[in-house]
Formats: sequence, structure tokens, C-alpha cells
Amino acid sequence: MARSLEFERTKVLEAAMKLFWARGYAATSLSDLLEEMGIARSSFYASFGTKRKLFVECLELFGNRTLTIVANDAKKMTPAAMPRAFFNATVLEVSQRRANHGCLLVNTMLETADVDPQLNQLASQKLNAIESVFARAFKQLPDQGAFDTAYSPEELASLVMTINFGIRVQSRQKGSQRTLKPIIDNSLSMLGLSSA
Amino acid sequence: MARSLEFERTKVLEAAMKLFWARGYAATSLSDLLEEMGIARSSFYASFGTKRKLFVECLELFGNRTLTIVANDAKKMTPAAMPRAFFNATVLEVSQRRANHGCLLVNTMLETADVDPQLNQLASQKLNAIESVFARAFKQLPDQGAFDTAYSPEELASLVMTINFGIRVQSRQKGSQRTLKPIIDNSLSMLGLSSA
DNA sequence: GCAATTTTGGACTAACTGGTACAGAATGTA
DNA sequence: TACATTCTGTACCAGTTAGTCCAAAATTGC
Repeated sequence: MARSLEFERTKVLEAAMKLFWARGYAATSLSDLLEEMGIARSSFYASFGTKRKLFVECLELFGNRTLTIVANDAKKMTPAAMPRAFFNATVLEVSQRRANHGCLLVNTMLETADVDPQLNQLASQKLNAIESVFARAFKQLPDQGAFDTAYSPEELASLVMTINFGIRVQSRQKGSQRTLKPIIDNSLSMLGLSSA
Repeated sequence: MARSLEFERTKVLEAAMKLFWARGYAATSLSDLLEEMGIARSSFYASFGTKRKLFVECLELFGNRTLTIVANDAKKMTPAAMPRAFFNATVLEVSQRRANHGCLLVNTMLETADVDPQLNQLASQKLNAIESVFARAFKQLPDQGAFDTAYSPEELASLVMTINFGIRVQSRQKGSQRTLKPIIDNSLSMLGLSSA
């Protein structure tokens, strides 16, 4: 036989995702990607096909990872505790470790809205899937305990996503967690989840 | 003397703005712009300098126009009525007439965040100016009447902007006003402004 | 060592990018 | 009509883009 099959495909993919995450799809050139991924031009096309296919893979990876976070939360905690946990995991913890690039799905949706329907739909679907997990969890709670308002589970999930989107935009405007913390806290208390 | 000075500069500028609004800065090529503006390549560079300068003008135009809307509202109505009026003017009425492209300032901020600090700062400043108008209006209301919560005027303004951002993202995901209306209504009721 | 196979690096292509230059047509004033 | 000025169209430039190709190097199992 011969040389070891793939290199560290997932690691290389992750590096690409981070770059797309920071700069967006169009603004990330192939040369930038190759440098960041640490592989040669030829092996890139052999392993990933085209820049577009690579981006779709990154979108998939990011989306599934985020989906896993909220799906696990749904098993671990009460529905009322999920929004805070989600914001903690996806916004605060990230802005603590490195620069905050918002949400790749949100960034992609805005970038591709009137430019690339397919990529736009892909990002949109992943976001809808996340919203569905929230809605399903809120439905399991018959009395909707901690929420002091009279929204349906679907409306609640939609509100959580609206707030999520707003926070993601804020997190690209002012990335420090010192400014983001109060925004998150106030948003959650608006939902009636201050003590959760 | 000679031929009439400028053409319809503002009209041409507006056409460019709409295209940037829909597609973003990088994804809008010069050829696309010229076609949409209906002027020749040479006259473009004579009148607007570079693509970048043109974009700054568009950002300026869009920002000032939005700022005017909310500043006028601040004179005409109570602070508690401002958020709804703002969302009506900038989201619902727009999505009624034509396709909804979100907010050029928000789109630009996300697109340029890790790519072009200057453009990013420009958009960010305009958004901060809008937030300041809200904060100033909320400060004028000593008892903060309609708001049922205990936020400071600045916190309230920040919440309004967070919701605004969230709705703008939603408006690029699902542009119809039929889906946007309930999202706006529920967001406002979250703020305690349902009856305002 | 030999053979199989993957990775690498560099040369290359074709298309597109923003921007420049310039000659001529159109339009106005006098 | 003559002149000044603005607009238009086209040709052009240098740089960058995504993607292809191929020979040589590196790595593995036998």
C-alpha cells in the first residue's frame, strides 16, 4: 500500500470554518483558505472539490454543532433554562476565548440573501431546525411555568430566535463580554426568565 | 457655457444604494452598479471617485434617512410609541412595497466586521446614533410610563436596538409582512408596549 | 529496496475585478 | 455658428479570482 489516506480532515475543515466565520464566504479567498488550512492547492481540490462545496461542509458542521448544543440542553434542563444556557454557550463563552464573529449561519443568511438562494436556504434551514428544538421543548411544558406571558410555544421560540439574532448582531458590533452580558441578561428578563 | 452640470445625482446615488442594500458591498460589481445607475463608466469615476467612496455616500444617505425618521418620531409622539412607529416605517412598509433587504447598516456591519474596520465603524456609528435618539427620548419620560419594567433609559434603548437587529435578520429570512407582523407585535409586547 | 499512492509546489488558464485614458457625441450658452 | 463642457463608449491595464494540470517528493506496506 501507500501513504496514509487523509490528513486531519476534520481539523483542516475546522480551520476553514473559522476563516469563513470571520470573513464571510465571498471575502475569503482560496489562497487565504489554503494558508489557514495548511494544505496545498492540489490536495484541497482533491479532498473538497470546490470552494463552494467546502463552504457547504462548513455550514453543515457549524449548524450541526449548534444544533447539538441546544438539543443536549433540551434533555438536560427545564425549557425555561434553555435560552440562557444557549446564549452562554454560543455567545459568552466564545467571546471569552477568542474574537466574536457572531453566528456563521446568521452571517451567511445576510450575506447570501439576494445573491445566492441555495446557500441562503441552507443556512435558513439550519436556523429553523434550531428554532424547532426550542418550540418542541416549550411545548413539553404544559403550564409554561417560568414564562410570565401568554405566548404559544411557537411564538416563544420565535421570540428567542429574534433575540438571538439581535444579540449576534450586537456581538459583532461590540464583541466584549462585558458589554454583552447585560444585554443578554436584560433580554432574558424581558422574556420573563430573569431568575431561571 | 456648456452642458447641464450633473445628471440626477441623487437619483443615481439612490439606485446604487438599493443595489448595495440588496447584495452587499463586495458582491456588487462595478458593472452591475453602472447598469443599475444608468451612467457610463467614465462619468461614474468623474462624479463619485471610487466604488468605496460611493458606498460611503450610500451608507451616509441611508443612515441619515433612518436617523431622520426616528428623530422626527421623537418630536411627534410619546417615547413609548416610538419603537412601533420605527418598525412600521422601516420594516413593514418596506416589505409591503418591495423585497425586504433588511437594514443596510446592519448588513454592512456584519459583512465588514472582520474585513474592513473603517466601513464597519461607519455603519456602527450610525447605528449608535439611532440608539442615542431612543435613549434621549426615553430619558425625557420621567416616570417611564408605558414600560412595565425597571430598565434605565439606556438599557431600554439597547433592548430596542437588539430587537431591531433581530427583526432585521428575520426580515431577510422571511420577507413577507404576514410573517413579520406577529414577530413585531410580540416583540413590542415583550417590551411592555402592546397597547401603545 | 520496491511499488503504490498521496501530498506538494509551481506553472498555467480564463474570467473577472476596480480603475484609467481618450476620442467623439451631445448639450448647452453666447 | 462657434465654443465650452459634460457625457458616452470603448479600449485598455494590472491585479486577483477560482480552478486545472503535472512532475517530483514523501510516505507507507510488502
